Amino acid sequence: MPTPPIDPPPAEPRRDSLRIGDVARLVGTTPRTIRYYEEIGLLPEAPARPAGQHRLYTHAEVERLREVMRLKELLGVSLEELKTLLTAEEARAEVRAQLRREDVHPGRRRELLTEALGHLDRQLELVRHRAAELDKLKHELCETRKRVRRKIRELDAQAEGTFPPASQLETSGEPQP
Amino acid sequence: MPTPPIDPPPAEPRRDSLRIGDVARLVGTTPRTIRYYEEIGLLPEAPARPAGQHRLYTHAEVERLREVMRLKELLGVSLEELKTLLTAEEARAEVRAQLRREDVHPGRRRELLTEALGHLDRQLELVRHRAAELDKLKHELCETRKRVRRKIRELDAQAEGTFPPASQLETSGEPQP
DNA sequence: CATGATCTTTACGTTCACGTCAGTTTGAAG
DNA sequence: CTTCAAACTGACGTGAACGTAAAGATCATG
Repeated sequence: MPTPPIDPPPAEPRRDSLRIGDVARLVGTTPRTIRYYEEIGLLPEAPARPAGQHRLYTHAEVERLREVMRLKELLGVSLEELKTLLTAEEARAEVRAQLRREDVHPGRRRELLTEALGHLDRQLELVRHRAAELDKLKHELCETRKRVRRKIRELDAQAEGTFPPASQLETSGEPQP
Repeated sequence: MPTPPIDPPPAEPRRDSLRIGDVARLVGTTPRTIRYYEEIGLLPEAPARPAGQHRLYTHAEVERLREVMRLKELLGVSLEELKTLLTAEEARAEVRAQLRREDVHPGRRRELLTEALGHLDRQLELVRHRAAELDKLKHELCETRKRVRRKIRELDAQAEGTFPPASQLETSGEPQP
């Protein structure tokens, strides 16, 4: 009896077959950094990797790492602080997981959700604060820029009255969106 | 002939009489940091301090330092990068100084101003980029927050139908400005 | 002018966030 | 089964951004 034409057994692509080098390239970093993050507990270590075996990652984990690096970039916090923030986020993930199983009673559900809300609020406050500060700086720079440009225009207008065709110089500059 | 009643000679308050410790307290840092910044050229070293003499600062310099630390905070750049940014800003200060002396001919004036404009644009682009990224993050967090709060409300509404007086739990949470 | 608080320079120490090297092992490909 | 790139662990190295300690100098004040 010939084997029926089934496509090659899914063979369980071993957690997506992404090795640490691939992941590093994908997110723009190095294997060392990824191992370091795992070392200090920023990234979860695969629970049962026989020690010496290669690490394997899923695309989801790649996204996760991207998010981590983005937060580091934008919030400018130490990896230690970042860890606590992420722990909170993992707690939220935990909540989501628990919530998918319908068997939690509504009281517990509410508890989990409000906890998640607290974590979110803490992050939001941090982000909002920095965003506000940056906006202030942006406005200040814009104001200064306006003043400088006005001065240039004044100078040009004055020159216009002095000798007819002003010398060929770009006066535009990028507009302020 | 008695000396006329002039107020006590200004005595030239020696550059404002702010010592490094005072400055450090004022801006919330340490003397060491200030010396370090001077060492690496982030802050100008008082041109003619007889080496061994105490550093003295003006309030203007305090403000300057505040600005430097603010930029460091908000832009999250290395002190080296920050130095180049500040060099640009000092160039602008130089421009302002030159511009106050009326004896620069308009050509040179224009040149200086456009140069300053370029520096400003570079800073602005940096700031705008970060501000935009942060805003994106903020919006994402807000969205997630909304979803969580909706779930909580749903849960509460459901509970409302089950047993009349819902248990005493705060449902408010901070509003989103 | 004595005196103690503060500052000076010099120099070495420290923490964070990785880089780098060595020696070994794994795993996919031929 | 060989083979070779890539990964593993462990250890030490490194640059940035200061901290800290020592030994002496300075400066406002009593």
